[in-house]
Amino acid sequence: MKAQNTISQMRRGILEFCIISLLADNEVYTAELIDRLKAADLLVTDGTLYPLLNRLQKADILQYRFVESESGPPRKYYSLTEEGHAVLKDLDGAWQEIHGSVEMIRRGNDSE
Amino acid sequence: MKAQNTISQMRRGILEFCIISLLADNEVYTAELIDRLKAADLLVTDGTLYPLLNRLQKADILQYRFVESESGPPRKYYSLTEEGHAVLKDLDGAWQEIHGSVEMIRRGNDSE
DNA sequence: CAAGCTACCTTGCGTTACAAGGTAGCTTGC
DNA sequence: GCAAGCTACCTTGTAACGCAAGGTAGCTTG
Repeated sequence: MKAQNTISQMRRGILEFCIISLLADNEVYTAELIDRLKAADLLVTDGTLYPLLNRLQKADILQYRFVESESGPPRKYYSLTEEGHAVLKDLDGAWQEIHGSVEMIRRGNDSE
Repeated sequence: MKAQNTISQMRRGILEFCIISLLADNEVYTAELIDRLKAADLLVTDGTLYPLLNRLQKADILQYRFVESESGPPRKYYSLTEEGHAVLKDLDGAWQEIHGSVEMIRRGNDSE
């Protein structure tokens, strides 16, 4: 299907936003995040997420701490930094603007 | 501002969708399209749009015809092919799904 | 203590937006 | 009637990013 490529692009664009949103009020470890994003069809593979998290962490948007697991290797639990919360606020505003633009464009042409 | 990069990604993701939407019911020529997209903050430069339009045209989603202008060089007026209309329908559905996912994620963490 | 699972990470590749620079038709002023 | 300038379209080089595939290491289980 030819739309598939474009649809992937749309998903990709909001991936970071969704990750940051998911971490807004909870500490979440990576594999859990992967499951949730995959369930929402926003992520394809874990090889995408790990570099992304590292990037956001280096940008001082995320922080993590290692937590020992009861059954398996230790896990990185991520949460937002103070700056991360500020970024989330910006992203939230941007999302609403973009959403508005898209709806305007969609309506503008459906009406006829 | 650190959110800027992520915001650009979001815009980028929906750029193709918006272009296809804008052409849904109208023949539009390129420079006009550029103005409208720039006005909605969805496009930065025309060097982005031209290759994109060519790609969509090769994918048989768009078609164009040259129209002589009353004041200047001839213009390429774009419109959707039959397949383009089908793609638009898919994209529209995908957009609504994505919109739903994002809202769920946003709410899920604001609540409380 | 070996086999297998879970969790995290790296490398190579292809695609794409963006900035900068370029070509060519058409009009306007002299 | 031609030079200057505008409009419209296009190309090239660069950097960023997602994705597929492959890899490392801790921990449990038999």
